[in-house]
Amino acid sequence: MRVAVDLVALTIRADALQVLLVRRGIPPYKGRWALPGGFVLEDEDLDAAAHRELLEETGISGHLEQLATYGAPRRDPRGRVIAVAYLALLPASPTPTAGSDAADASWHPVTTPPSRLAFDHDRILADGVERARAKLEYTPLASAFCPDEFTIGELRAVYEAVWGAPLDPRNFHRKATGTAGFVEPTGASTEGERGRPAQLFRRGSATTLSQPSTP
Amino acid sequence: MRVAVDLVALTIRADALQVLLVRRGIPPYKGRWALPGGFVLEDEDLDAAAHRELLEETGISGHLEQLATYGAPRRDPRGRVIAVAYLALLPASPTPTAGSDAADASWHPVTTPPSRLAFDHDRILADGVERARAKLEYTPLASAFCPDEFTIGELRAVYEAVWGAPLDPRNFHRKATGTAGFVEPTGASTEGERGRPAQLFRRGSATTLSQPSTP
DNA sequence: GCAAAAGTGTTCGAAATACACCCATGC
DNA sequence: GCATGGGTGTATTTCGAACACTTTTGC
Repeated sequence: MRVAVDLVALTIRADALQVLLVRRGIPPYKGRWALPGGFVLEDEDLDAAAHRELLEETGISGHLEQLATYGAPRRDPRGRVIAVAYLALLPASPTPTAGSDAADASWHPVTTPPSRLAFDHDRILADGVERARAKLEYTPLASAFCPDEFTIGELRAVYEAVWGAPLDPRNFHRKATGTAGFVEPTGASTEGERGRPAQLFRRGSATTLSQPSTP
Repeated sequence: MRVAVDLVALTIRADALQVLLVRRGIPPYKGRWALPGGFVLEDEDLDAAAHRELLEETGISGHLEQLATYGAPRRDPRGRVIAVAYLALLPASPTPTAGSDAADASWHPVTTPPSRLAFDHDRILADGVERARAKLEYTPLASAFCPDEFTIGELRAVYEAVWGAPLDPRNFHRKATGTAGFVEPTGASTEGERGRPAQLFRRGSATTLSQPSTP
């Protein structure tokens, strides 16, 4: 059996959650869009393979975590391939797919992908989006979509893009700044923007936002 | 590369969260305890392989979900083996490991395993326990540890065993019965137990216990 | 001045907690 | 009767939603 790593690389562009897709230049599924990925090298760790793919496709790094593994016997017509999917959350508009070795790679809103994806990638993408949505609820991971320094407004825009619903700016500000370890003030502020200048923050040290409670 | 399925099978025994371990009869790690598992058959789905292993080891079925995949290059001295770990939650004291094909299989409290486990199974076990603890918070999965019909007291005992903290019986009862889709009354009651007879419930249809909220 | 975005304070209602209290059984 | 666990009622506190209001910029 062969083992591959597939990437669900998400970012926020144009106020929408978007995924990085590559157009396949060779069969099977030639011409169809697919998640970026590749085979794991002999003697290469799974996480390392995912990092390598991410770097090859985007030229940048970001939050990366294992999503799930897909191994239906006939998911790849070439033979038995087990795909270990990874979820990557990247800052808004990194290099727009520079340094890619794929024939054609570009970002697409997750709600309107270009028709059916190759293999079982529709399913993997759906699982990745669901995981991302869920994780914003109980982790400070939204900041993974932001640059190193960001405003509370930018952070709020991430939630609004991922969940598709507007949030109250006042309450959001209080929660974000009031949750220990979520964000840390840098002391600096924005300049030249429209409206009142905003304080800049960087990612905090917390890994979770709430603690156990009985259901 | 070879692909294996490993099982973190958990249950509640003696008011403690316990895991099913097998003692290895052959090298590597001969004599050490390990998670039950085995290689995925050619033309066998991953989920099917996990179900098969669970049935072989315990003779029963229960909640089964994929946990994570472990693929460090040298995690198995025999060669490159990718392990897809599954988490199984089983009703209290099923058959105490009857029908097992392993030389020696038994339940052990997750907090006091018999020394180091084989391979990277300590890590896999820790991840499985963490996942189980987290899932009790936001899913009705606690009932997976109970028999088909159970009392609210039994259900509460699951939470207390998994979290290691006592819960208020009055408030727990209200929450469990008041959460839509968590449990459904059967109409029957216990008999011959100590104290007032308790109503019996079965698993409800809900898959999650709460809905999104801003952090 | 006006629009726009940042940030603060206050109110209201729902939900979680704590705990007093009654119920039904075994012994 | 008494201990034990099941189940209900209620006060208090905490937390989130809603929203009025002030601040500071660009134009």
